[in-house]
Amino acid sequence: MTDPRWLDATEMAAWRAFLSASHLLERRIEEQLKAAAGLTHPQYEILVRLAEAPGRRMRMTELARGVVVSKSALTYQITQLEKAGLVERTTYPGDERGVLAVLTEAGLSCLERVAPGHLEVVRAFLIDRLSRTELRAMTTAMQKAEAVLRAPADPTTRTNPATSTNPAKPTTQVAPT
Amino acid sequence: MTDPRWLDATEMAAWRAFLSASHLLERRIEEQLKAAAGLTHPQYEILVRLAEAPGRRMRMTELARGVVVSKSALTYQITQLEKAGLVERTTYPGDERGVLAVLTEAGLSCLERVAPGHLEVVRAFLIDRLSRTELRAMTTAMQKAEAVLRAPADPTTRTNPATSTNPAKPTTQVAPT
DNA sequence: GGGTTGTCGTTCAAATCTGAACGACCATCC
DNA sequence: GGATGGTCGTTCAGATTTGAACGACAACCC
Repeated sequence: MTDPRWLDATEMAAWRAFLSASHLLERRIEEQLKAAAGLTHPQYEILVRLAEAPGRRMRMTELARGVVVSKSALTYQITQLEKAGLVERTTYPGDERGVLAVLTEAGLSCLERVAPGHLEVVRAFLIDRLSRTELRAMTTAMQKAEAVLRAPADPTTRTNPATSTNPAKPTTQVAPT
Repeated sequence: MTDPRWLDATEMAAWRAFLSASHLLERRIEEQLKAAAGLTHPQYEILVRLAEAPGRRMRMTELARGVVVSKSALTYQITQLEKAGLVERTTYPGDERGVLAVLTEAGLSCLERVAPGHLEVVRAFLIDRLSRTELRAMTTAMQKAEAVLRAPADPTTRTNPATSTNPAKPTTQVAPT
């Protein structure tokens, strides 16, 4: 195992800031949604995806992939949302195994009621803080990452070798985060 | 409550990509750390912070703030790490309430052993995917967000009004995520 | 000094997440 | 037609997280 290319100052700053910001933002969002509507963030994301889907319905597995959550977590959350009357389960016509999660009218109006407050958080702490240039840069950056992360394991897709030289491991820096 | 400024196409793309990428990356990291060392990501972050701290020790509350986790979660994780022999608890000299988490030798060498593999994931799925320009843009973007998110609630710090006009709510778009 | 208020870390109950195991169903191939 | 392997969603046990409540100590004010 060769000595890894440690992160240089810029890379380290990027990674650290990304990590902290995403965690902090997640907390804020969770807090706001809980206070405003008793929803968790995953639950909110489920409602959003369903609202956008044709027929306001989606297969469980597809929905789980979209929201980036395990199948079992989705089963759990759909059950919760069903109890709350925001979502219903239907069998998928043509495949007895399939289950469709369907957004109810109550679910849709709940989403419409909650969205503005959620949006405000997203704007206040992220979107509105960035210039148009920064916004675009972040978009392409995140989209690139998402693409690789969603891509099925492919041996030809390897680490970008175009990145510069290997900085020496700083003595004070033991590990990256 | 006035009609909110909905996200335009660029903003929406930014937010969606950020959300998906951060969730997906989190999953990958968790998976890699678990496989390589039986560590969770929060645990790894704790080790990193401790390794960097003077005396390789930190107050519980400060550590919790650093890794962005609740105090109770930190108590739990430090207990786990203590069981694994990677961390020890010490009382803080001069304040009987205080507790110091101290990285043990075993903890340090564990970190040194695990870091390269972790780094590889961070590089492969994020850092190495970005150009130098994108990297810098993301850094300032994330740092701005982090700054606001860490700032104590301050009524004068409000949403940036410099952002353009209010795009009409798209009919197909019900809510942001 | 003594009271008041605040901070520190822990404990607790409840909610949620994950991966593995499972039963049911589908698709394909002979 | 039936075996075989794959996909679907659920169930389950276990781990982890959170906020609220708590006891202990610190800091301050009169």
